[in-house]
Amino acid sequence: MPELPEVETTRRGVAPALVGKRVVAAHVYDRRLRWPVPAGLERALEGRTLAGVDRRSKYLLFRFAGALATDTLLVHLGMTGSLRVYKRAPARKPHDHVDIVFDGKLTLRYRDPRRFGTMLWIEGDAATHPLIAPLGAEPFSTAFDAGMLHRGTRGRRVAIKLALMDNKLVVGVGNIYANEALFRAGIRPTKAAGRLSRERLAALVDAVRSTLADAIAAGGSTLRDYVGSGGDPGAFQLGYAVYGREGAPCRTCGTRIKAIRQGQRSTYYCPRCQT
DNA sequence: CTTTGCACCTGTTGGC
DNA sequence: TGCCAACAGGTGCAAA
Repeated sequence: MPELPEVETTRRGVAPALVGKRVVAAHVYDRRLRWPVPAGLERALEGRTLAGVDRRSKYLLFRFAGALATDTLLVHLGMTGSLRVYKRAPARKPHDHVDIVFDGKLTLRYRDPRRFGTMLWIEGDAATHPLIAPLGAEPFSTAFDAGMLHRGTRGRRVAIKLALMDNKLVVGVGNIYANEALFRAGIRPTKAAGRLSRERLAALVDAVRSTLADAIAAGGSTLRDYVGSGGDPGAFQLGYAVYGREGAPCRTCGTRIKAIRQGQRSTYYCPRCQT
């Protein structure tokens, strides 16, 4: 999936076109996502007006205000999901699984080749939903700071990269940006999280924020399957410092970038700059 | 409790 | 050129 910058870019692309619009119809062509798309989703959506689009971690929360309560369409893009808005939807292509048609035939289309994504309907308070409630700090919130990381990692021997990708601690840091942020902070991904000083964790907090912010500013990474919600391919101009650069010279010191595996995911780092 | 590894699924890539 | 194994943005869950 898109990582957090792509999700945020999608939110910003999709929301302005749809907020305030009423759902005319919803079509689910394939319910087999990570969890089945609920059978009653079409009927639940019909006639409802979109009040706003929020993001929590990599979940998009489409808010539908009602007379009694606000209900939420919860969407996660998984690894390969994408959302696009069409003024007039073209013919459906393979892997286009859901269409939500608003006033004026404006269509929100969900596509996801690998179907690792999620589309659920939550009645009432979404914050208490089992997928949302356990989530850790938002990287741009004040809750995410060195003290919190320090407390959350004491006595833990997990590698800092895996801790960074642990959603119960901090959300929204996927494989690419975990690699990039650790490079910016000069921290070796294999370092035991519980042994890092508060100062180094503070540097990591800054690095995570700046890495994500740069990517959001650039409109999200260029991903094979990602298409910006407006239809333009995401153009992440800021090249990766380490991700995918095994054997290539470090942009800072020229040392060859190393690749290892941690938790079945690829890790890249500079053996000289990252200690 | 923490940590590890698997599972879900399809498409692309790289090596032989 | 063709085939096939390995790998790819995520993350819940079971097992150790």
